[in-house]
Amino acid sequence: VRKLKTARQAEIVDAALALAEEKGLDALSMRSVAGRLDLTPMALYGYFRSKDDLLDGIVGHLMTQLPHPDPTLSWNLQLRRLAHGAREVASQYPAVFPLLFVRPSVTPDAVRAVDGLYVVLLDAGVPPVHVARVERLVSTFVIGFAISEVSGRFSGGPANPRAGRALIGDEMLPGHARLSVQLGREVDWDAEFEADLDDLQRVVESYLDGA
Amino acid sequence: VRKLKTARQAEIVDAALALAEEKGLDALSMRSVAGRLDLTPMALYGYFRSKDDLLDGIVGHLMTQLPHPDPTLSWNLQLRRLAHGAREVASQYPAVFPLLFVRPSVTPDAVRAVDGLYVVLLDAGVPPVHVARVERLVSTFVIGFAISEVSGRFSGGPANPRAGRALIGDEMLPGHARLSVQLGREVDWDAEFEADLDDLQRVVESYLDGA
DNA sequence: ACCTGAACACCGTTCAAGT
DNA sequence: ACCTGAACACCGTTCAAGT
Repeated sequence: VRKLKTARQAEIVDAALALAEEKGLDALSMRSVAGRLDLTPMALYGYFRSKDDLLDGIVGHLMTQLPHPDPTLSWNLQLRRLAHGAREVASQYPAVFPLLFVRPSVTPDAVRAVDGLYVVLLDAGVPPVHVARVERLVSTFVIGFAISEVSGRFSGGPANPRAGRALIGDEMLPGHARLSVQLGREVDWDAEFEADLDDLQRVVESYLDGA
Repeated sequence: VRKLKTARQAEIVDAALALAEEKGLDALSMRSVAGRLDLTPMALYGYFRSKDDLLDGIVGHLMTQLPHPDPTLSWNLQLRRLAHGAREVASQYPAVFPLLFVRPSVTPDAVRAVDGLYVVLLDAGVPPVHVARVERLVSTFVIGFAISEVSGRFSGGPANPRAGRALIGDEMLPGHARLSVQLGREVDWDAEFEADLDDLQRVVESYLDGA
């Protein structure tokens, strides 16, 4: 009987996820989710104790979508695969992905994802004292990058910001002025993410065979 | 007349900020903010076009609280001062700080903060082609760390997670098992942040005198 | 076991009006 | 110029009841 219950839970999470991506996170309400399943709002409370609980269910589902570890790959390929996976999940679910940073997520799925990174770093040869910190360093940056991308923190919202934006009153800000040539170019976000991963890789390498 | 208007705007932002930190972000409503100022909800709409607009005002105020650049310091001290400043703002306003990652923030205050980092990196000797990307790398990590800390992503919410938490069914997850000794220790978050800044500093240094 | 209905105490926002 | 009042179309959630 337990299985039917979790099956229905998954249906509800799917409906909520679809609704949030179609109409935005603000349009996600107990009432709208219930409506999409032809249910009364109160029916959902048999499966989730509150709306926050449902949001945690969504976050859990996102963790599930991350790639599984593949021990046949080298540690830096594994790390890159995980990072790319997170970024892909973000681009697939841009409306709800930012919840990853705001809801603690100590669900089994979240712990499992962290554990995967622990294993990669340990197998790479990172001394155990540093593993948990480096895991937080890497995951914080990767999730932060993915959220920044989908939430518009990087590109400045819907409208594409031109270099001329950086004015205070009449005069240009000094840093923006000195970078006017570079800031005028389009950013290749795939390439930027790759370069960032190179930097992260070097950080990890700096901890190898040091102890 | 313009000055009175912005003065009242600041009052409203202050009230909203105080209310959010006292009672939580969920308790922040146009009605509750208005009530705290002995106003009708509708009075706020003379100063902010919508609740989202008010939230942007809050984010702008947070940017304002960041330390100003001090050109007499070395580039890595400047970078560290900015990073510490961001983390302090987060600990001062834990309820609203996560908005920094979710609201695009192309306000003048936000651009000014980015510009400060541009100047630090340029003066450090980072080649102009890399400056914008490295700025995003650094700011993404620093803000991400600060949010993770205050939102409980690192510590697993209110309850302190013990090592024994990492169970799937009956068996321990492999990475957690191999790190059981280290995961049992308390984390010194100040020290962790410092170590992360050391890593970031090395990343920045790797771009110096390369071109 | 699973769902519905009515009710409570809230929301953001529009439109009109007051001084 | 600045604010209020009433109204509209929503919320999450509790409690009781239905089958």
